[in-house]
Amino acid sequence: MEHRISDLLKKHGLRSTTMREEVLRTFFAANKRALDHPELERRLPHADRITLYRTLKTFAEKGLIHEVVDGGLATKYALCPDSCTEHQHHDEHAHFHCQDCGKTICLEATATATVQVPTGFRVKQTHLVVEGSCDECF
Amino acid sequence: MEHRISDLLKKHGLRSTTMREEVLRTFFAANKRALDHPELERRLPHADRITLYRTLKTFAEKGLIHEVVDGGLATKYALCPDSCTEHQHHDEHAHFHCQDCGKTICLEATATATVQVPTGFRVKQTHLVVEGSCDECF
DNA sequence: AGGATAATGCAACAATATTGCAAATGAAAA
DNA sequence: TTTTCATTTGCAATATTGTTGCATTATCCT
Repeated sequence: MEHRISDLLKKHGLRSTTMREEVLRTFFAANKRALDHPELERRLPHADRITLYRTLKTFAEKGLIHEVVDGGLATKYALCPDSCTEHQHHDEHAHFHCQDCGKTICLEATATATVQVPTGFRVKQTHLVVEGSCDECF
Repeated sequence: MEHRISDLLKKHGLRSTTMREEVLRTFFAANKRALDHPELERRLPHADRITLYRTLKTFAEKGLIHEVVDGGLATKYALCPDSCTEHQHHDEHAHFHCQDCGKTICLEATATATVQVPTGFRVKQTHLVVEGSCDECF
């Protein structure tokens, strides 16, 4: 497991540090849940806040995690599929945001979305955010 | 025009004040564009920041504008269709977010999105965010 | 016009996020 | 193994975004 973590970092061109390994482990433990800054700080109490910001930014740039838009005030991040790299993100899956507990998870099943954009507009990616109540909130 | 603005406020159960009329005029002038706080402050330089926050919150509660989630740090808002009221929002349209200039607009054409959620999850609403480049950014 | 009620503007504060820089660390070369 | 050097970290300072309390002012109903 430890090997898997540090190998994953190296595979994405990143040095393996204590901070980075712990953040990455936390994301694996979250099991598809998207995590925001306050939650990561709670799970890693000794971690420096600023370093955490920079770690998340770096991870996002290198294709380890992706930003999840769910309307909350703090930015949330979730693990990318293995296939993502620095130059090629494909996070075309939808996200579910629970209006009751605030939890956000990645949905596995691929979403199909068709939308017409005005002339001259070019679509690069679409994000589907599903709002509702999760299984724990009825 | 002035009548239309103040009538619209009254129709939604709001007192007609200078601040509210100016904010509402700004949204009409934006022509489907979603506006965030910094942009509104630039367009209404003499307006008080805090009052502006409260105005936006009130407008959103009364069904005049709706929050637009596009991933930016500051919350964006856009005009609701005429049909929205305090008790009944229907902003099922998609939003387009330009990755180059940051602009966000409401798309008229209704979007169709189907997604499967895990057992026990209940869907109340879906948001479709389309990322790409707008006509002015090629 | 007068009075009840709602909205505003200011101050203070809380939460989220970024930048600069010196010290510590990781990884590769000597 | 030790040296080397760019990268990463941690701290301080600061910027941005958003909220709350309260006295003053404005709106609108009668």
